[in-house]
Amino acid sequence: MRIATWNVNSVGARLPRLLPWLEEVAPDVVALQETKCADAAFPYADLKAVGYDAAHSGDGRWNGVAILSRAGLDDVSNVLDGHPEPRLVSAQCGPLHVTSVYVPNGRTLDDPHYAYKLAWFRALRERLEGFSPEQPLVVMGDLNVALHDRDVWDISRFDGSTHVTPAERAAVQGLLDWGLVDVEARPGKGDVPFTYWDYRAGMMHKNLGMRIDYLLATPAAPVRDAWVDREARKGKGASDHAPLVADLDL
DNA sequence: ATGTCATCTTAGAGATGA
Repeated sequence: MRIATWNVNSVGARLPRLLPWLEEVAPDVVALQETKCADAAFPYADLKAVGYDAAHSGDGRWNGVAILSRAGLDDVSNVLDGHPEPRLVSAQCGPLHVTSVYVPNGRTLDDPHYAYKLAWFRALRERLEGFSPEQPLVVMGDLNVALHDRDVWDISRFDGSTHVTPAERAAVQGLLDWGLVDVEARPGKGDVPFTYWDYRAGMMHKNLGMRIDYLLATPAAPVRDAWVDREARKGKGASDHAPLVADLDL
């Protein structure tokens, strides 16, 4: 089974890139983040035309997450206790339980959104209690955290910033402690499989990126291979995130 | 690194978020 996660930075704007990418890469399941559209505007018909059922949770301009599947789509839920923003959707896709997450950015350390981010992580950790680390299950998406210093292009530039604080890293570690494994993609250019490069200042060209998109999998969902599709980050009309793709032995 | 992109309001450029 081939799965992927991709922060598309607007599914509407990205559709001319997303549809051919689906046909080329042919994943069975895709988690999308930052769809930036309301449920009524989600391109269900375009996706169905290339073979995918879809579950979407979005309310307009910001956020929005989805799961695309051609392997089944059951038990869909977008409930995260205490957090009404559309940042999570989960479903059973054949043998695999899939959760697509878009963790709040946090903005700055003194912004209320930073506390919100940590609270959101706690709710996600609590939600896992409804599942078992023994079952084939993945949580994938934009965690907006760089787990290790090497996961940003220059840690010295992140002093006093979000994404690298001990509290944020501990929040991700809490998910791993439950029984999830951080499935790192094959090393990319520069030895680190970055998934995000800011649009500004030629960051992609200089490979000044961050690894903030994750595939977290239980051991019951064994991963044969995982890679970042950097080609999808290049050229006209690209998202600022690249897809993380993995082949599972399921 | 602060060099872009996407969306909304509302008719054109500014605000917002990332």
